[in-house]
Amino acid sequence: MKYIEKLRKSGLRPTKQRLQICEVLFDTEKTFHFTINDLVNKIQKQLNNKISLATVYNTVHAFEKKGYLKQIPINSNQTYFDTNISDHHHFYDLKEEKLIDLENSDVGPINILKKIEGKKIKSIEVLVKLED
Amino acid sequence: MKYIEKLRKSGLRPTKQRLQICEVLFDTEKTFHFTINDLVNKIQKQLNNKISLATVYNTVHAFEKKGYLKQIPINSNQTYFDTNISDHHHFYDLKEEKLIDLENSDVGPINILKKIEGKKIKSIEVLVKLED
DNA sequence: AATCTACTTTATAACCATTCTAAATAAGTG
DNA sequence: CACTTATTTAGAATGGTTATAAAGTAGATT
Repeated sequence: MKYIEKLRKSGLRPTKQRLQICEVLFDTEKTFHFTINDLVNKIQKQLNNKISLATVYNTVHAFEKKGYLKQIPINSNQTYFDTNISDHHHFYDLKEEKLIDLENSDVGPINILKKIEGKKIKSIEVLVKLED
Repeated sequence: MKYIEKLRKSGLRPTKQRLQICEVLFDTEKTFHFTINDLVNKIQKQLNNKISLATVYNTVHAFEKKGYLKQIPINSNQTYFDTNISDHHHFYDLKEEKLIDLENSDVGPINILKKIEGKKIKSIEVLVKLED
């Protein structure tokens, strides 16, 4: 399994649950956005197999900390994650409540002119809200 | 009271509670960011007066819907609001967990090249995360 | 000014995503 | 295999937010 090494390198034991979650998250042609609830459903449907909710939370947070997932800053009652960890942005369709990727190349270069003493920029995230 | 007209125009009855919340939110030299909890505390301290939590939620949402407040898209367990309703952006200091305004003029013009059929852009919000 | 109606406030309960807990299980190591 | 430490798990706890339904208030009408 290709994920065993990946996990070991990050200091995460390659458990059955983590490997299964890797499959669901990363064995896809396209990247995607999801909530924890989405993921739990996807696991059940795709693997016909239940992983404890707490484990899904733990794993997603562990993966995020290791940089395998990104959290998407958006106001919602649920937290959205993205398997696309490249430097990119999002459209948010307010009506459909759906996120759409916006590649870096689709947004001109962003130049932050203001500086904050003693702080450096970790990330720049653009959210473009869409209406009809 | 200057807020009576403002509220009436929006179709909101100028109740005692709403007027008091207006004072706390808008009778300030500078705009500011707050959570509902922040606002409840501010009301108690500033007006020495308790407004029911449900009313604070209702009022903030009503004001947001009318465009007197903006919600700040950020991943947090609490929702952040902004009394600065001008077109602007935010720094988020990850260590201090504090928001800092980033005026539109401090961010170069943002040009979204990708178009989504049948949708138009309602807003563009930039979140710049800061680390030490 | 009394009356009426729709809106608003309120305390409290309900909701629900997320986190915590502590016991059982599994992984890695010698 | 034995041992240590990490992980999984079900269920409880937490906490921000929303729903409920009863009491109160604003504004219009008479």
